[in-house]
Amino acid sequence: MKVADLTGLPDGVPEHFQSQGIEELYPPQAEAVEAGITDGESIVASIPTASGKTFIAELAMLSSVARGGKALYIVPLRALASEKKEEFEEFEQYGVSIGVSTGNYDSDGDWLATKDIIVATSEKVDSLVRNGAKWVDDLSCVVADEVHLVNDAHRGPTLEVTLAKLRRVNPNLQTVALSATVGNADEMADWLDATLVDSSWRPIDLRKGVLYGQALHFDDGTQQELARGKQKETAALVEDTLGDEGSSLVFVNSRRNAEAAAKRLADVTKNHLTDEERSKLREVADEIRDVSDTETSDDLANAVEKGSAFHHAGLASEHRSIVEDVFRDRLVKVISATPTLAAGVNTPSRRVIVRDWRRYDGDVGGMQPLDVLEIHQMFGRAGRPGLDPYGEAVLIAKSHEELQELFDQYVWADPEAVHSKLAAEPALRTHILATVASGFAGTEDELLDFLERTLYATQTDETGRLETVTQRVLDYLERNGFLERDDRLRATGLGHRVSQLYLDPMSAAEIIDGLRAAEDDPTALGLYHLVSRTPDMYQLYLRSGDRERYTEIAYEREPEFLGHMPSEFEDHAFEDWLSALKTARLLEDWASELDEDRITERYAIGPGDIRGKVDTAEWLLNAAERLASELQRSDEESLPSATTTAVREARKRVQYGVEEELLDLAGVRNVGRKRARRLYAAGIESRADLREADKSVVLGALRGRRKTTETILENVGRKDPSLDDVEADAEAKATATKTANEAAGNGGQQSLGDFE
DNA sequence: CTTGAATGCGTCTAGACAGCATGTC
DNA sequence: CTAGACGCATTCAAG
Repeated sequence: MKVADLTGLPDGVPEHFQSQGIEELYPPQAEAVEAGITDGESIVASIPTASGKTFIAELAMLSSVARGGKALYIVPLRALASEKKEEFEEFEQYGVSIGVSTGNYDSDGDWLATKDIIVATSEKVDSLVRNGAKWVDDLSCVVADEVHLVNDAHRGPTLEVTLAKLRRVNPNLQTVALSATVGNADEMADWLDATLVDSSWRPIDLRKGVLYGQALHFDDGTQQELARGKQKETAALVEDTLGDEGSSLVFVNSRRNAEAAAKRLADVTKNHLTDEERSKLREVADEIRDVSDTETSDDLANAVEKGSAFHHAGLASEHRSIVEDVFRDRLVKVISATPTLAAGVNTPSRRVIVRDWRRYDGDVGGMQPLDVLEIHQMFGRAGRPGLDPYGEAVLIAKSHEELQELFDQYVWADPEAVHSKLAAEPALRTHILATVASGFAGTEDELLDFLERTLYATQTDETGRLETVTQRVLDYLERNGFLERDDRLRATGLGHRVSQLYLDPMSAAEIIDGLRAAEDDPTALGLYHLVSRTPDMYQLYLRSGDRERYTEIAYEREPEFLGHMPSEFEDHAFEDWLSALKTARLLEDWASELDEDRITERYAIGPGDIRGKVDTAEWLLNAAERLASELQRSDEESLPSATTTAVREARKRVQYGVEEELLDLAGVRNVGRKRARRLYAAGIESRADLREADKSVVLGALRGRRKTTETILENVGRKDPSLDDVEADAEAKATATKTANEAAGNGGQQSLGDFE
């Protein structure tokens, strides 16, 4: 089938595809068209990565828009939302407008209502539905990307319930589900009343193989000899690819392994760089060092300089995108990565090397083999369409038996079936409350009727399981005052609040208990601990020595904690409580202006983890603040207003990462924790001071940076921000430098002594 | 005495969505 | 109850 034969698309779009060199549809795309994708028919496409899924989605969405409709594209990750948005913006020239909505990149509801195609994460869509976004009713087409994630215990149920809700609101909704190849795509098609397009066709060849010793065995029966002397397997494979001007992606099972591998592989790649590449890489390395002043950042820069990089979730998001970009530009020749990269933005590579195919799993207490699906996702990164003649995916075997085992287990094996995880209590807790609160169900029968529309219901034979868990969850929600239950189901004011705030009801209950237990002014640490022990904050790992360390802090600061502290003998509860204390201490350090590199060192985490923790804390403290005012509205024994004030202040302190006295200054645009501290040290203690102060002092405090100083003065609303004829005040400058140096060692008085 | 390979032992373990109101160094 | 790579320290042999 030719692109020119496509009908029903906006004017100019078929020609646009042709100008991109797309003449002929790929077989699975043609199959989708035959199944009526451009006529509003629902499709489940279960096809390999990089075999033209996006094009199928575009056909559905654009034809739907051409008929006057509105389309929604659901992604699993925020990073993918911006990637897709950029891809779809190509069509703006044909009058199709694009909007994005994720937690951190938001456009308000009314603005989204005017867009033809909206890209959003599944949680954001769920939240928009809960909050009654009106444009949801106007949707004519929804595309769910990576729909096999319904298998994920934590986030799968959200996708499942969201699709069920969207289809309930609009029974004629065209549903397009894009999935990796899975064992039971037919069940998903069944669930969504869609036609199944199931294909293993790929636009470029993928050769799969296993390396054992010197021999690389491929699935087509061929073998390649790999000269490798004393070189490790991975290094030899990377070197071999480089000989063919190709790049490699190495998947390993831990962050530490990723960093160690990148360091070792740098010794291989450094010999394959041109002078031009070397100098460009030096610039990139400087850029990396600028992102953050931490060891991770340094290690990454050192590797990148030599043409190697690592990639994992402990990196700052800027680090991640730099690494991805520079790999796509072929400057960096190899990335050693944890599985983040397999699920994330598009980073294709000539050769994919899966070094570790087992991963530690605390629940079983040992190494567990990865799912076939997961390994295939990694394999799918091999081969760049249009650039590589073929892609290669290689596993590494350490014994002859393993060689055969890996072929059977991963090369020849079909991926597993995906199974809905909706019947788990934590998932139902949040979705049942939301379903009732946003009016999808007014009685228990209606609730069960709604749950019948989910994948779970179509998959299970076990009758009654859903009913039983539903009853337990309803009891829980009623007991905690989120629902009222007689012959009907009704969300209370508090219940509505919790649903809108997108909180796990259990988190909300914990926060409410804590706030009620707070007698007078709660401290920041007390509040940080409160939000850190909710299920919405994921726990830091307690390392050796941590148990004793934090037990000691727990007793020292016992009066600050809100609510009951479990006894040391309730082993599990106490460990969790301590782990939350560790998180709380991290937040306290951050809000006490301790330097980033000290924090990463002290808690053995990456710069990206700090950001993650701080963001979550900010979100939960905001929720706590709203819950406090909701309680004040509805409660008999209303909370003291000092509590709300304390929560707000604790939130602002983590938000800016500063002590209380800097809150005013840190709110000024372009003034962060460091600059605020320097200004304060120079005697400028508030925005008012900043508007009045001697310009030379301000300039000195900002260490003589004229452009920055002007911008800041402008942002604070100073009438005449110009710095002409102003020289930096020497004393202020000296103080600023001194403050900077001290800050490196001191993160607020109360933090000292506990560790050193 | 130096260097470096071999061996032993303790340590630690992937990922990442959401609210709200505006913007780091 | 279950594993295994890394990194540091110690040991041992060659030069």
